[in-house]
Amino acid sequence: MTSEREFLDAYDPRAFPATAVTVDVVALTIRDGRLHLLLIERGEHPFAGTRALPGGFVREETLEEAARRELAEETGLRPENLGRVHLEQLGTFGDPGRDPRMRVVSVAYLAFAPSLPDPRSGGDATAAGWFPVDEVGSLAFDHGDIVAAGLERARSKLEYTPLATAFVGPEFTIAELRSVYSAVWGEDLHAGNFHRKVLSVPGFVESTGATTERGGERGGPRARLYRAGDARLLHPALLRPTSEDGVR
Amino acid sequence: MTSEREFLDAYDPRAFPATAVTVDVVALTIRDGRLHLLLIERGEHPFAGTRALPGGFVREETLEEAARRELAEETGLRPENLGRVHLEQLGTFGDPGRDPRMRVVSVAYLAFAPSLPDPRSGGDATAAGWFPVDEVGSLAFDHGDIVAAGLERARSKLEYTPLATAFVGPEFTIAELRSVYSAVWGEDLHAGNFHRKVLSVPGFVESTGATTERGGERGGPRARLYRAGDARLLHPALLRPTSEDGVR
DNA sequence: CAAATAGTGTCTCTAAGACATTATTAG
DNA sequence: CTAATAATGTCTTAGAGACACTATTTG
Repeated sequence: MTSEREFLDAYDPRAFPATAVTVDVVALTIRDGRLHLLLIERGEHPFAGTRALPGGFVREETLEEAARRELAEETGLRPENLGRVHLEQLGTFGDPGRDPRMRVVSVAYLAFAPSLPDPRSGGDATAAGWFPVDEVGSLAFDHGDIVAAGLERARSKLEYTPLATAFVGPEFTIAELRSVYSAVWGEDLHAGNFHRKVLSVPGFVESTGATTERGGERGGPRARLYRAGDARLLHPALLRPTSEDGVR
Repeated sequence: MTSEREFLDAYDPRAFPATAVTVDVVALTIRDGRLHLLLIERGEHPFAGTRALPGGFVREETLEEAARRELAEETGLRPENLGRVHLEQLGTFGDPGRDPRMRVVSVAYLAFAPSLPDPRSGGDATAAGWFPVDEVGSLAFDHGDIVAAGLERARSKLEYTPLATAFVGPEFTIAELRSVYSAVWGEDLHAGNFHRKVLSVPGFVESTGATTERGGERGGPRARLYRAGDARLLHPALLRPTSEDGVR
């Protein structure tokens, strides 16, 4: 029951059991055609020596600002240079006991980034790096669950939003875009049908008029270049190949 | 090097600023063919006399348990009788200043319920009630934003999940289901096409073999009764009538 | 030259939506 | 009887996917 007592207690921040609020970031990028995840190696207990998501305590800032700050710190980029990085709230994880020290409620964020340099230039002592998502072992805390939620959200987002463009540079070819879908979905897509489909969705991409300087490494014509269009939703959606028909 | 055990024993949970963590619940139901929202009237400052979402501080429990508990308290139902109520995490709202007293991070939950009795039987002093969503004025804190997020989530969820069945009883007619879609989407749907569509999606509904006892109040044949099927996703989805083609 | 790739054309099948039709009930 | 509604049928069109094909480039 939300009693008066509880509300009065709220005026004294020390009167109820301390709860910490953190943010954790599931940052995804694509390197060499494979989906990668940003991880750090913890230097302190608990889970010292185990890999974990980048994150930390929320300060006097919005939750999204905290996530952007943590991401900037670990990637070595300045926050203002994270402009092309897509960031969205993923979910909040707060089971009692998920952190052995105390009650910690963590707001998880999901980030889509174009290929970024290796971390560590930040000078921080934490060993951070990009790891292929299918080679990530067990993680600290409940970060494995958080990553699983992030991957599922990412796969779903590619279906009905143009966010695949957040993984590539400002100008890209249809084949690069297809490579993003293949990496995130883990499935090969039919080149011809994908091409026609992308161009048929209004506002998904718009032509720059230019083409690549060279053809593919193993032959093939030059490809036309596109940039992201102004659509925020894909109509009609670009659905995943039907793995099994409906989750039952 | 200290062991993890020693580290935890020496850990002081009070070593950093406390933040309050609450849950707020956007509980939706359908009454008389219109979408309704559960609200309370605040008895205390801040926002005394203003309507707000039911919610409160998180205790030694999971976040979802906290949401279920708050919902049970305000509806007067026992938590174990909330079995047919769908509950999912909606998002977390934590801007500094959203609560004038202190930093409060609120985890919002979204609930879909079949028509429930009027609250207040719970005996609590808070004046709670169901209000049509299109007659909800301004709310306390940032609860207006939370409600907007909940409504958009609900509209979207009806498209690709069978959660419309959470708004009706265990047995229902196709027309009742259509009424749910109409109420949530705010649009009339074509009866014939809707009927065929629902039956064509595998696992959405399954027939009970029975029919209603009587026809409609103003005539018409008896309708067949269905219960929810075992699908957790609708394939293919039941898309909203295209309001505008793509949000730009 | 051969191999690879960009981009387009064609065909089939599914599904959505507009609309009509029949059967069954209340009043 | 009439009005309303459940359930089904028909037709048109959009879109997904399989597949073929042409043009262009690399080595």
